[in-house]
Amino acid sequence: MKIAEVSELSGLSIDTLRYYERVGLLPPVHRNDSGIRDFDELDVRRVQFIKCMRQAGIPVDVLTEYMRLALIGDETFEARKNILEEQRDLLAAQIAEMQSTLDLLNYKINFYEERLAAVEKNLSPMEEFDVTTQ
Amino acid sequence: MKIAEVSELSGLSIDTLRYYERVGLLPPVHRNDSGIRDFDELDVRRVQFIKCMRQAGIPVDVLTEYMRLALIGDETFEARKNILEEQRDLLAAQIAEMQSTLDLLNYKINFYEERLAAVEKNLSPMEEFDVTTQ
DNA sequence: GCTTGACCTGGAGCTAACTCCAGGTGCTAT
DNA sequence: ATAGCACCTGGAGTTAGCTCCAGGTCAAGC
Repeated sequence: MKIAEVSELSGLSIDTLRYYERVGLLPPVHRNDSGIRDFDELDVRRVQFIKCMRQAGIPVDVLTEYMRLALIGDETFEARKNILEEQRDLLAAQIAEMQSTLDLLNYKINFYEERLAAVEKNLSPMEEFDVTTQ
Repeated sequence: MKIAEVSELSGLSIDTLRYYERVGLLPPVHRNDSGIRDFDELDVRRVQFIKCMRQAGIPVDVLTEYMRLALIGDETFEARKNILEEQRDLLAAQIAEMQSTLDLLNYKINFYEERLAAVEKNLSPMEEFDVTTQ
């Protein structure tokens, strides 16, 4: 599979795919006689995995290290598991934080709605930058 | 309240606070006769609000626009509400995506655990970059 | 056999969001 | 009165993660 197809399929730009290979996040992809990349099924699955992790904000260098270990073999299982656990914990914390910000946003939006309604009825104004509800 | 205290209190660096004022995210803070910033209660609440939104990944320029509107007055209510709604929707989508990545991470960690156990019993290996469980 | 389009490379450029620095001012305690 | 510390400014530097570019190769269609 050529790079354009993988790009199409994954939603990552061609440049990004090449960049990932350059920095070692994607192991060297097999080339044909003209030097053109030919992604196999495993490569594509790796791309999809990377895309997923990147979207969640896991840094490239962490994933690169993970990939480096994965290529070594079974003796790096424990190390890889540790990386994933660490990232999972970070991610969980981030989700919790974002969830509480989401709640705050909803609270504020609701406040705006009420206040817009109140304005029509000429009621008293309320406070703007109230974050006490976090 | 001086900038060091606000920094301490908010967890944002002094440089970041000054940067926020520079780019208009934080409206000009009152200065004493020597030109030194003296944050009042409203400033501090704004800082806390900004910190919360920034942690959730809402861009500085979006927040700057929001702040600009907030300073104009009540006639920008609708516009501000629209900004918040848009950011809320983006945030909700991001959280959902991260949650599914979190699930995948847990699945993989679990897989590692089982495989580590299996290795001790000499069972057959399984596939590495499986994202089909998304 | 020439043009076109997809691919290649190394390296430069870009954006967001800080972060740091040099050089300067002004309380405050010795 | 002077040393030290917190503050100030404008501007430069940094980091992550791409993104773009110039210049080149190659296979296919007209």
